[in-house]
Amino acid sequence: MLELRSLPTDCAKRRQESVCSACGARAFSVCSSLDSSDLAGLDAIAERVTLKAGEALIREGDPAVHLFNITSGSVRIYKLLPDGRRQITGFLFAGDFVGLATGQDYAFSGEAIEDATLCRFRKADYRALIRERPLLEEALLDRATHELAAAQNQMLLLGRKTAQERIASFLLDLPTRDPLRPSTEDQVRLPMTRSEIADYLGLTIETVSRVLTKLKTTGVIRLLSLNELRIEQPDRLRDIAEGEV
Amino acid sequence: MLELRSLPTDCAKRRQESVCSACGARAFSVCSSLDSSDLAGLDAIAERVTLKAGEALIREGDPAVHLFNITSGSVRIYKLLPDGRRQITGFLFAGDFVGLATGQDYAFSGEAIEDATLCRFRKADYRALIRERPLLEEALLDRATHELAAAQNQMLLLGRKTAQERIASFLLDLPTRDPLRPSTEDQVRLPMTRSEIADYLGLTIETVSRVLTKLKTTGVIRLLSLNELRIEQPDRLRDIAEGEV
DNA sequence: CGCAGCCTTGACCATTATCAACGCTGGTGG
DNA sequence: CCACCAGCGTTGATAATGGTCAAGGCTGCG
Repeated sequence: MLELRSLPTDCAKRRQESVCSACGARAFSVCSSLDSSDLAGLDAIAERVTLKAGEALIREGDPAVHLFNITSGSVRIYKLLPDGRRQITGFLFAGDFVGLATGQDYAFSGEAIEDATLCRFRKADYRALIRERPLLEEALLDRATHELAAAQNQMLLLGRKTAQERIASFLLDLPTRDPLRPSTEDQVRLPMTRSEIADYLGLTIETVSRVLTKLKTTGVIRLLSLNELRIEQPDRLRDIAEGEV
Repeated sequence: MLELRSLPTDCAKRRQESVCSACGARAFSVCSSLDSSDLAGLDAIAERVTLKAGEALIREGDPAVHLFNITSGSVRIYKLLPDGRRQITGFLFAGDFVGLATGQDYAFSGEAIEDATLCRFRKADYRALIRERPLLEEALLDRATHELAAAQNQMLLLGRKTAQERIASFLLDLPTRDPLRPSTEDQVRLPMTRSEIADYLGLTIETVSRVLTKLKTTGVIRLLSLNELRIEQPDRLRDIAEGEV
């Protein structure tokens, strides 16, 4: 019923993934590994959910009764200002958790970017379960601290990087986080629109478009289609991302 | 030897604080409360550290052997780009943890803003201890998810708010996080320099200075000294912070 | 084939960065 | 005890990055 496996990925940092095959819940663990008994019981409290592209998962301000684990597809989470300005705070993929944060209400909204399947848990059930699964809780803590590190990188990007540096960082980072990406490292799938990229990087769609065009004309990347590109000069892109230009 | 107490604070959201009186370690808990037995053993593996203003706690890239809990003073954590651009990703105060993230090396640097005292733990010891203290681990997970929520707010600020909105948000947020702040809500202590505020908000010192001057001349705040100000019109400041102007 | 939605490109503009000068303040040493 | 200096902060003039507004192109679907 449960299995422990490695993701079929070329990502430099391979991650161990534990999949509850009954309910599909995934619990990545970077430094502690889980065995079957840690995941037993998840299927009893899990509920499968299917979302079409664009459908909402959670809405900022609603009571936080559920938490989710993505099993396929991709999700955007974002916050809005009253006048409609949007900041996408994360793109989430298979294996990621949504709504872990304690707190009365959700602090952000979440929607499917493309068709997605998820596992839904009642938060109370989940908390009760992990209380009896210390290793599962440890894995969640690992995950949370890793997301914190990623959030700090994103703050550096938003606070101090130029438009070109942001795009370069984004293109390098994205494939390391989507387990469903194509197998070659330099091929980048962009399941999101320009508008979503812009709202993730703190830019406008026009700037995103212009920078991509510039990277294309300088030969650093090649646009295969709107949602697919190849990194032709990875070293160059890395230099750009870190401001070494 | 251990006590559970409430912080002497006027903060809207009162936090329960567990203090290990032997070693001074603090473990805030927002939704689960800890009792003495959960903290027992901390003093055996803790080491007290004193830092003078400006001294480094951890350095980005160094092996991550220790983690810290701040017992007094304040700390800045930040990341640098190769050319020296700095993004301060957080100001931390008494009760906050530094270096929780799993991972070979520290992903950011940390320095004391003002004289500070801390508890230092060897990470391996700490992980071994919390493995036997599920409630302590749960408290850490709570804390981590809360910091994630704070990080998302900061991303919204950095990605989508104007300079004036950033400063307003900062002035409203800061006093809710420093347990050592003066007791009145509208009095804000700024232990950090303009340069640090700028690097936290993704601005320059000149812009910080100009916006503060503007808020002063419009009567929203009053500068008592360089490091102390009063919020004269909290509602107005809240509106500005959310872009309702 | 036509339309809607998304993307690109161009011209212009505004916010904020940069560069520069000056002022305040606290600490030190004569 | 006062004067000077260093460091930080403020203010002003100018510049640049990226935003805004506008028009046109591509693409996929009905």
